[in-house]
Amino acid sequence: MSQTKKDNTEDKILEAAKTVFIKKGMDGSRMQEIADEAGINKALLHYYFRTKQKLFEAIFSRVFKQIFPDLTTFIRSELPIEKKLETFIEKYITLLMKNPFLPAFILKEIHRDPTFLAAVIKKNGINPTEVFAMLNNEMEAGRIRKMDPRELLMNILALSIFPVAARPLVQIMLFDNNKKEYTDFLERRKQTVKEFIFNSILIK
Amino acid sequence: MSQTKKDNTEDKILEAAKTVFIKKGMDGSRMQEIADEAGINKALLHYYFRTKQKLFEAIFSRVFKQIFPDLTTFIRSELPIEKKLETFIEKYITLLMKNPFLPAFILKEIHRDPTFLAAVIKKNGINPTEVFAMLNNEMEAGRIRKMDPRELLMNILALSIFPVAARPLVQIMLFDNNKKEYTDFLERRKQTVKEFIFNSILIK
DNA sequence: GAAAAGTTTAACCGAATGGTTAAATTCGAA
DNA sequence: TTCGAATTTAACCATTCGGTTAAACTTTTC
Repeated sequence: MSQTKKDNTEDKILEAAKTVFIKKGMDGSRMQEIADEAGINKALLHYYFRTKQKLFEAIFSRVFKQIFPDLTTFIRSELPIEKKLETFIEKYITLLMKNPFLPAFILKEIHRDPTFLAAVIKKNGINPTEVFAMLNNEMEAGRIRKMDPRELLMNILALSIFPVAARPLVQIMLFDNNKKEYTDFLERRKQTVKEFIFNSILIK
Repeated sequence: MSQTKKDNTEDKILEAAKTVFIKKGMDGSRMQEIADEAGINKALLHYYFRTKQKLFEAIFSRVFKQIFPDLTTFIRSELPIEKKLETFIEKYITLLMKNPFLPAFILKEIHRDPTFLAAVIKKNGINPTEVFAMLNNEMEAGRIRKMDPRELLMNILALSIFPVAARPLVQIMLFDNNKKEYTDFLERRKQTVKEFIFNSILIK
């Protein structure tokens, strides 16, 4: 089938668009640049995705969707809460270290068009019910301090995401712009964030 | 002097540019829109700030500069650490709640042009030495657990900034897009963040 | 081998945008 | 009142950019 060729090109476009959009955002990206990155020409780019808007929406959906399931699967496991948290934090920090532009991209775009964001969430059926159920469970069982699970989730996300998201700034201000030192710092954080969380929620 | 008129217009421009740039970023902003927002015309806008780039740099510097000093003055006070932290967190969350686009703006732009960021930091002599000195003091005195002060500062910032920065997303996902409920949640967080931090660092 | 789909080339269009210019007008200061 | 700076008006320019088109070519499929 022509499918092999077609699919291949479509993938190349999606890959390229993802790279460019995440790095430069919707406004800062150029269709020509995406075509170049994909190794094709502008005409063909428009042949596959009629408009920039459509292409962007495709990318945003994919990126957004991709971030969540990867990180929620382990929640269903039968591991103790300590292990679950450890895995979650480690995976999240690793993911963001590999995709340094991702947080700024998401943050910018959710402010630019919250309506579209809402649509994406609804369409993909993304919701954190499972996580809450799990946390509530632990509280009921008396293994962790009782609190609003939204607070706890927020804290975990904040502590994991912020240091990677704000890297360019923090690296300059607190690490003399030393890249290696900051990378090491983030590696260590996979541990310290966990400890920090436990210090605050564990019942001793 | 004509200064009154001149200064007034310049201020109007800076105010307008700040509003537009913070909301839409460098790429998404239009000189015409800034002129409109300032209640003047495009010719006059260019008469004051020759290029968009120059105007943007002026704004970025100001915004960046403005965020820090406001929040570090109280560190010099003789209040106990509990009170200092409380004030800091409360002020920071309040500031961001009033300027919801600020974190995304800063985050986007520090990734877009880290070089310029470094220049701004250096030029304005912004550095967190004082904060570290204070934290180290508390550790030496045995009032808080010993740890890398950069970790602690990072945690405070993360817990304060993230929930406000990611508001559009979190409000939809965890609060059914109920604005009032989320505002209340953030108000409560001024307390809970403090408690969360203390639970993890205080020596009991 | 012919039809169809994929791809390139290259030119083009129209709108938006940053920036300029010149002339006229307003206005504050001396 | 006069001079110079501030401001407006309005047209204009060059460039960029998203998007289109048509013709030619290549590749795949049947």
